[in-house]
Amino acid sequence: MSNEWRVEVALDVPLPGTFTYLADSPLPAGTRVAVPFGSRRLAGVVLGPGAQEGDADKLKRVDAVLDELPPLPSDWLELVRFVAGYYHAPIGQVVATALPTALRDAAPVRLADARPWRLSAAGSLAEPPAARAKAQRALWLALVEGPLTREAARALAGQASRLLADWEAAGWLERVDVDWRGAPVAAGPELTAAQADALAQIGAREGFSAWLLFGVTGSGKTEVYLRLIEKTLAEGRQALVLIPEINLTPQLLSRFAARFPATPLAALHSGLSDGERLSAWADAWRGRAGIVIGTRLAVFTPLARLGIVIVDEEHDGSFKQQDGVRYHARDLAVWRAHRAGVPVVLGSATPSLETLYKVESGRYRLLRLAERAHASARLPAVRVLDVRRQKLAEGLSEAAVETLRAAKRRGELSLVFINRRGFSPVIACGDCGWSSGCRHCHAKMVLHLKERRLRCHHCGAIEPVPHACPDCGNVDLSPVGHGTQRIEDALARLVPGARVLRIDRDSTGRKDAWDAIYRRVHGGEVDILVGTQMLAKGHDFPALSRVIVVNADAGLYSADYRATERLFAVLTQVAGRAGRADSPGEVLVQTQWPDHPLFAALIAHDTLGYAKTLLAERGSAALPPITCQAILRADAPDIVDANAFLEAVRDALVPPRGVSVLGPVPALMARLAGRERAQLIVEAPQRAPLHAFLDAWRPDLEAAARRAGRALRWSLDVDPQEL
DNA sequence: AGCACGCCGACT
DNA sequence: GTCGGCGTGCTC
Repeated sequence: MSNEWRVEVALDVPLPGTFTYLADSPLPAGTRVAVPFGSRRLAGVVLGPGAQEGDADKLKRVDAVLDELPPLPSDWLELVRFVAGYYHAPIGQVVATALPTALRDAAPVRLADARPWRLSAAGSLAEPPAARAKAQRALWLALVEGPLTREAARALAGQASRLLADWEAAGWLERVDVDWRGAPVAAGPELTAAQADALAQIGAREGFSAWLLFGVTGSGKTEVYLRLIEKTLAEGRQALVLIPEINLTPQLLSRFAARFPATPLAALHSGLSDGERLSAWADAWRGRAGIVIGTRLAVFTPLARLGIVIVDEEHDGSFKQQDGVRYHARDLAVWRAHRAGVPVVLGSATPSLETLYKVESGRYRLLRLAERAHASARLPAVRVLDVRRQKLAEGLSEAAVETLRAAKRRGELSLVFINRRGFSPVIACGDCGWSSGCRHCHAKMVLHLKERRLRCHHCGAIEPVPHACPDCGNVDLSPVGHGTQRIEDALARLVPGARVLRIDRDSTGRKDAWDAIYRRVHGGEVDILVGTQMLAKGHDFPALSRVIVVNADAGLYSADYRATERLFAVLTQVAGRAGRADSPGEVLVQTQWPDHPLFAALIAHDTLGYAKTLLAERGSAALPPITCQAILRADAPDIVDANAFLEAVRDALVPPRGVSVLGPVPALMARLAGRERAQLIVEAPQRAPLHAFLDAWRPDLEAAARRAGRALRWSLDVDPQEL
């Protein structure tokens, strides 16, 4: 008789728990299966043997085993379990988040073999293609020289894929199993004393260790990463490198490729097709990629021989997923390194308070790269400019304009940094105080001059520019504040002859936009760059001479307690753009609050000192990272329903001592795209009781949500980054 | 979340 | 007479 086995399967449905199915054989944990679910057919992942109790005739049978790949490794399953537990998300949803999209369908996939080709013994004896078949011959001759990846082959011949397949079928080519031990590594620059010391310290420890690599822009953090990776590869192990969304540029990838020309590198970025992503992922899993580099999603890549984890710009907000399973890739990276018993290095010029707190409490070790790698390059001088009594021209002080003019006369590149995209070119009426609020949410709509339209930056609504005040009929409506587009226009007027280039999400949206921007900037075709946050990040612009910060004040006094931390980070980063090469730069910050302690710290380049101040403030206010937080968000077309739900769940379970539930309070952006949002804040000084409470609370949340009906949506955010 | 079933209004 | 509106209830 056929044996009857039960398996526990995780499915991507928003229901708690897992599902038990019957199978013909004891499928190992990590096996991908197709199962019937209601009237649908879904992909699932076997988590283990199924529960024995319960009627067998109530259970359905596994439909198909999708075994094109070996079962998912146990450390991957552990990671997924941990994420489900820590972020209180259904495990099936976590599995779906962690798998590449191609594996989320209940269909088998075909996996391309990504190994390089080389000539077989038979191939070496074969005649090269005739000279008139130019591309074919070039490809063949390259293979005579050595193994070739598909990408390298494609660069030589347009028909490479077909030719390689034909030649392989003919027995002339064979696949090469990759072993990057002993693969050539290009020489790097000579290490500074601080870099050498950092490497020595990390190298001296066995097993898991966590490091904060703290160094200003240009201090050579990337070189430390490269040396660590080199050592890892030499041991035959793999490196996992996580970087913020915006930093995963072709420039960075080519820097890695140039250092490790013969080591297969799997880059997981948004530009990949589902198939490409799957094969990069599978290469990592099967141990065929030596380096895996990607954004937050890459933290879920299974690695056969993980040897080191690196998180660059660890403070960056893009590591936190902001919808679905709200995981933090940096924190998961540390967890993975701990589990795998390998070092993890978090790099930043402006470390997060979370990470600094762990340094203070002794869990992470601090490595400082104090000096800049170029001995001659100095930190920029920071000047704070009190604009309270100044007459501003389009938001720019006379001193700022004069600074830009002088830089232009010297032929130097300057940057005008605007603290938020389109920050307040809001249309306002000087007579009655009306302003262009969005009708769908609480944000103000922003004027886009070129489109001649108003746009809401929160819900995306678009409206025509009104000719007169809708409230009082005043025709003298004017924009307040200084969006990037107005500044761009103003600069062209105020700095005669200046060639101004605006950089923001609008101008970088198109595919090749960055290439064009780099070409113009490096070609000396630009005098003044105007832009927002994305200019603060690691784009390699040459020798910025002067940086003007236009409205630093936006983040100085805010309802979000993290605003000052973020402002300090972004100002430090943007200041780091100045004076990189051989000339010291100058940063001019315009503000109405020149006495704010943030500026004193900025002038003194005292990042760690200011962080200590902020940490002390967080401690006395009982805020993260000293305490732990979770937010229960709810939204509904009518705020009454959201609040009713939150009140019901708040009263459903009395929190234990030490855990408090606050609210409901309106969310910072209380209305969004026609829905109204409120939240409860759950706080505790310790992590464990908070999580125990959230676990116990979950059935109440689900029950209350069922009672509230479909209109209500809710989500739980552990370690929220935004209020 | 899907996707069924189910019970009432205006159409080829 | 039926096509289809979306309310509600279930999914191993």
